[in-house]
Amino acid sequence: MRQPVAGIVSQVTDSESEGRPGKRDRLAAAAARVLHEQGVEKTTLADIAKAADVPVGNVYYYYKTKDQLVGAAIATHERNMRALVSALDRLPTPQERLKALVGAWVDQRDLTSRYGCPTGTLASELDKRAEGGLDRDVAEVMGRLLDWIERQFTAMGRADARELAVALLAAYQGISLLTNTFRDPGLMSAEGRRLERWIDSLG
Amino acid sequence: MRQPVAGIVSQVTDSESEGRPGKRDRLAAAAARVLHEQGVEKTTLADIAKAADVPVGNVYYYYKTKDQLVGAAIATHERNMRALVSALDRLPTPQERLKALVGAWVDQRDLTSRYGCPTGTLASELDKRAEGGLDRDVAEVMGRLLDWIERQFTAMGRADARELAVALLAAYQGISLLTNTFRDPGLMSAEGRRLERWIDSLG
DNA sequence: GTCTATAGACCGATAGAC
DNA sequence: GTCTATCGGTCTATAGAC
Repeated sequence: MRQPVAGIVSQVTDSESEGRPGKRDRLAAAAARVLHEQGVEKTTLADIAKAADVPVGNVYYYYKTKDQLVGAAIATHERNMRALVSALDRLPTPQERLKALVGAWVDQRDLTSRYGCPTGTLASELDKRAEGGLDRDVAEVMGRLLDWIERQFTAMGRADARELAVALLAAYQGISLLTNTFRDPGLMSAEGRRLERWIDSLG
Repeated sequence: MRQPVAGIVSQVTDSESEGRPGKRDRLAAAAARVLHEQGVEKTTLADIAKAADVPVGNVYYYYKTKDQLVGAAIATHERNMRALVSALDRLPTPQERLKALVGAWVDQRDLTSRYGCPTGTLASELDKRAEGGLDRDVAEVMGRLLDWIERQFTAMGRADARELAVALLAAYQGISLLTNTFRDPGLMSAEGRRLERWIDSLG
C-alpha cells in the first residue's frame, strides 16, 4: 500500500495524560468532521484550525500541507471503520454481521442526509484532486471494507461473494447519495430494510 | 420548480445557421464536460472558456456568474436525460425500457470509470455549495428520472414501485462511485448484468 | 458584441519573533 | 513549541477600449 495513510495511522497519538487531546489529534478530528461537512475544496485551513481551536499559523507545525491534513482525515475514517468491523466480528453468523453493518449505516442516516457518506463523498472529491494520490488512499479504505463484506458472503457459502459484496456496498453508496440529494433520511431506512430482507434471502 | 434551470432549458439556443454552434451553446456544452471532468470547485472560468474557445473576459457577456454556468451545465444534463428517456419510451414493455436504461449506463462505463456519473458527482458537489440553490436543481433532474423509473415498475404491476425505483437508481449511483473509485469499468458491466437479471425476476 | 487588462478578495504557505 | 504577520499566487468579476 501507499505509505502516507499507513504512516499516519500507525503514528503515536499525542493525546495528553490529562485534559483534552493534543493539538495534532484535535486537528485530525476537526479535519475529518469539517471536510465531510464542507467538502475538501471549500474548506480552508482556517476552517479546520478554528474547529480544532488551534491558531491558523500553527497548523503547519503539525501538518506541512493541506493534503497531509486530508490524509489525516482519511486515517481517522479508516480507524472508525476498523473499530466498526471489529465490533461486528464478535457476532456469531455472517448474516447477523452483514445486517448489523446495514443497521450501522441506517443509524447514521441523519448525518448522511446532511452531508453524504463520509468515505463516499471523500472518494468522489479526491478523484478530482489527482495530485498527491490521496484518492488511492480512500480507495484502499473502501477496498478493505469490500473485502470484509466479501468474506461474510463467502462464509455464507456463496460462490458469487465478490459480486454480492460489490452490490451491497454500491447499494449503500448509492442510497447515501440519494438520501443526501433529496435530504430524506427515510430513503436510507427503507433501503436498509430492503437490504436486510435481501441478505436473509441469500442465506 | 425553481426557475433558473427551467429558464435556461426553455431558452432559445443560439446555434448559428451555418458553422459551429454560437458561443452561448459552446460555453454550456464546455461547462457540462469540464465540470464533470474536473469538478465544480477545481474548474475555473478560464478552463471553461478555453474548452469552448471563447475569450475569458467574454464569458460574462453570456453568463453573469459561475453559478449560472453551472446551471447551464445542469440544463445540458437534463436535456440529455430527456432525450434518453424519450428514446426508451419507444420500447414496448417496461421491462425492456428498464433494461435498456441499464444498458445505457453500462455503455457509459469508461467515462464513469474516469469521472463518475455526471449527475451524481454534480449532486454530491453542489450539496456542499449551499448558496445559489443549484443543489435543488440537480435534485429535480434526479427526481425526474426517479419518477420515470417508478412509472415503469408501476406498469409492471408492482405495488412497491417507488421503493424499487429508489433501489435501482441507488444501485446505479453506487456502482458509479465504486467504478470511479477503483477505476474499473468491469464493475459496472457485472452490476449491469445483475440488475438485468433482477428486473427480469420482478416481472 | 468582443476582448484586454486589471481590480478586489481569498487562500495556502512561510518567515521569524517570542 | 506557539503564534502573528504577511507574501505570492490564483480566482471571480468588472471596467472600459474597440
